[in-house]
Amino acid sequence: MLDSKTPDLKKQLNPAQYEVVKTTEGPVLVIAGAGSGKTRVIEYRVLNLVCNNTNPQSILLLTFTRRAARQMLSRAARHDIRCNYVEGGTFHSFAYRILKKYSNLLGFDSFSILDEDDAQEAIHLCIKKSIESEKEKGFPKKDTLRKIISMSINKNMSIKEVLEKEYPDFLDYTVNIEKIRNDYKRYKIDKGYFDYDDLLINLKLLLQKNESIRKELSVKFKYIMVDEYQDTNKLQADITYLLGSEHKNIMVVGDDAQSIYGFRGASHENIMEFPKLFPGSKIIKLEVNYRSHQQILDVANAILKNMKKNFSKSLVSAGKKYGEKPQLLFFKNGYEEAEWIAGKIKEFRDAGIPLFHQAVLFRSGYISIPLQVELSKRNIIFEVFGGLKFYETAHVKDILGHLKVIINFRDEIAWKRILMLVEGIGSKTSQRIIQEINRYVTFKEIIHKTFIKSQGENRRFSKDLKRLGEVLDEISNRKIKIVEMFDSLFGYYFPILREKFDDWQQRKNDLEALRQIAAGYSSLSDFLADFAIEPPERGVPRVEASVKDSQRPLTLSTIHSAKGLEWECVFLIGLIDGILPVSFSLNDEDRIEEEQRLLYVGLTRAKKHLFLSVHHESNGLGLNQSNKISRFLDYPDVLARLEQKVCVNPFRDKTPKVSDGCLWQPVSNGVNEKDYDY
DNA sequence: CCGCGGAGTGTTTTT
DNA sequence: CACTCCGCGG
Repeated sequence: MLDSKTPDLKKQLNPAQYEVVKTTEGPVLVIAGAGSGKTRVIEYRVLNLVCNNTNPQSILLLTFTRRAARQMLSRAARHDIRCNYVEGGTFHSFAYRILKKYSNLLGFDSFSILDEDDAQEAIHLCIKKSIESEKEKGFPKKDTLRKIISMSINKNMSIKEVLEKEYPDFLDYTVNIEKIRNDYKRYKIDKGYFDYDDLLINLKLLLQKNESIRKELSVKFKYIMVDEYQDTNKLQADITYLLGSEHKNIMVVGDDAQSIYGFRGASHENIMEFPKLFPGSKIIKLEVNYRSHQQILDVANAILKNMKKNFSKSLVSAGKKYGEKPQLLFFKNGYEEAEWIAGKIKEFRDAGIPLFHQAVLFRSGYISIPLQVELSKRNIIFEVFGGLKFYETAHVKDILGHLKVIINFRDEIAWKRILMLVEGIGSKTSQRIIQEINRYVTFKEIIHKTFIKSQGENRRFSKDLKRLGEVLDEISNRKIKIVEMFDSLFGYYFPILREKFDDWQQRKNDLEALRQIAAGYSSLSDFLADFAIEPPERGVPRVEASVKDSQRPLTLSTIHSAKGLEWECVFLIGLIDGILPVSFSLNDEDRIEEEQRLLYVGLTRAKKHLFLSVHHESNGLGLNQSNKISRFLDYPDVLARLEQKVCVNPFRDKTPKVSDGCLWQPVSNGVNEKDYDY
């Protein structure tokens, strides 16, 4: 273990990496190819600073995704416990902490975070309050409106520009959409709500408008590092700039070939802009790949070469490692694909590669559902990242709603949610009750006057309302522990859950898991804030470090959530035209290119074994479809680098079997419908 | 004014 | 298919 001595960096790093680690002062732009030791460089740069007596709390590590943030922080702490005190996380969580700290200066004493659903609900309320003409048929729905508004903020574009580029059908409504945008903004200020975008906007404003706070923070965070810089947008770049204003000790790391968050306003131009923003930046390139063997990189390089925008780099495996040729597998349908892959995973595990070192990656969450069923059947433990999130499900939000009104009894959206759960209360009645709630000034008063004392009004629901009031009264007691809150809440909510959902048993399990997570908190408001900003992932509960590798779960992940990670074996499933590239990207060249980069990211996750798979039949929209292989693979130079196999399972229920090229002709050049006739 | 049932619509990635 | 929205019966 490296104590106070500086580690022997020259031994641990190649010359380019060494240079990044040693250049601690001034702006540095690192262009790092996939697998080139990006995280390793950050890890050692932090270590080097700390070993040279830099206070770890003056180092700030930022990134866009939660997974990358977690990985970055834990890797740094591996060598030296002092690195545990390094500050960092996602831009959003950092913004939350800073805003909370200075909230009094900003003129609000508390605020609640609106997650995506809440934000849509708030917009929905704004639409309803608005004039009639906005309710006409063609007017965009709340989720679309939220996307338009958010995009205009994150891409720094006007509503009109967003509509022109992404939603030309709604151009006629430009003025009305702008009005909703303004209403929504005012509504949030009114209620003390912050949505995700507000966290970034307000942090930027705070730094821009308040000279002394900007200076204070910039002096405190003397060394700033941003990982996955190609995923940040203008707003985040501005924040980085402001934070570094006093010292310019900013290092950003990124790879323009891995830019996959364009839909959120992320732009690889951010990387190109960096040297302009910080004149005198040192630019260092990391090009040697330590992760994969050459056959895997050959496929990835071939994909890059087929792209319009030419990326100068081409990955070369360190030490010229060679291994097995990646395979391209064809299946009849998603179920057989799932069966085969589950079988192969087991085979690898029996051959000594633990589940933990294997991953199945996909473009969209739903692609993995047949596989999840199959894995459960075979008792293969797995953890799911990305896609549908359990903290966004109705039952979890129902429970959280009850807790939110205790923390902030002005939280109208939460009130509405929990009131509507009461039999006989719909949107009108809940609105009326909220009006009443708004008249009172303490929580106790609300409980007693609105809920418990309401016998005079002999409505169908007054008894249930009283019961709700009693439960809220009980759990709002200051002395009660969080776990006990959940117990009373469950007593009230489980009958509703049973009534409302057919699959209540599964949902009940989720809620038990939620209680476990909450039990780790001593403050309810911290729990709720964390849950909105850095919620836990679904799946197997987080495993202890002491757990043996063989006990750790397999990873199922969207490609987006897999960025920055690596596994011995990677299965990329559903490589179908219309899924990757996803069908709605097809009318825009930039978006197709982004899909292609996404495939590139997926391919470069694999160290030793890489499998790409296609299934021919699927039923989207209730109709049977005949799928074609992803257009990105359908190039002679790509196909030549893949071992093609047709996997047929003539007897479902029996062990899947691979047979080489019998029923289908492996794809050579172009794809024909008749190739799929079996 | 709730809540059910039928019609219509769109389907992704993250904070 | 799954979700939202609208109109009508209770």
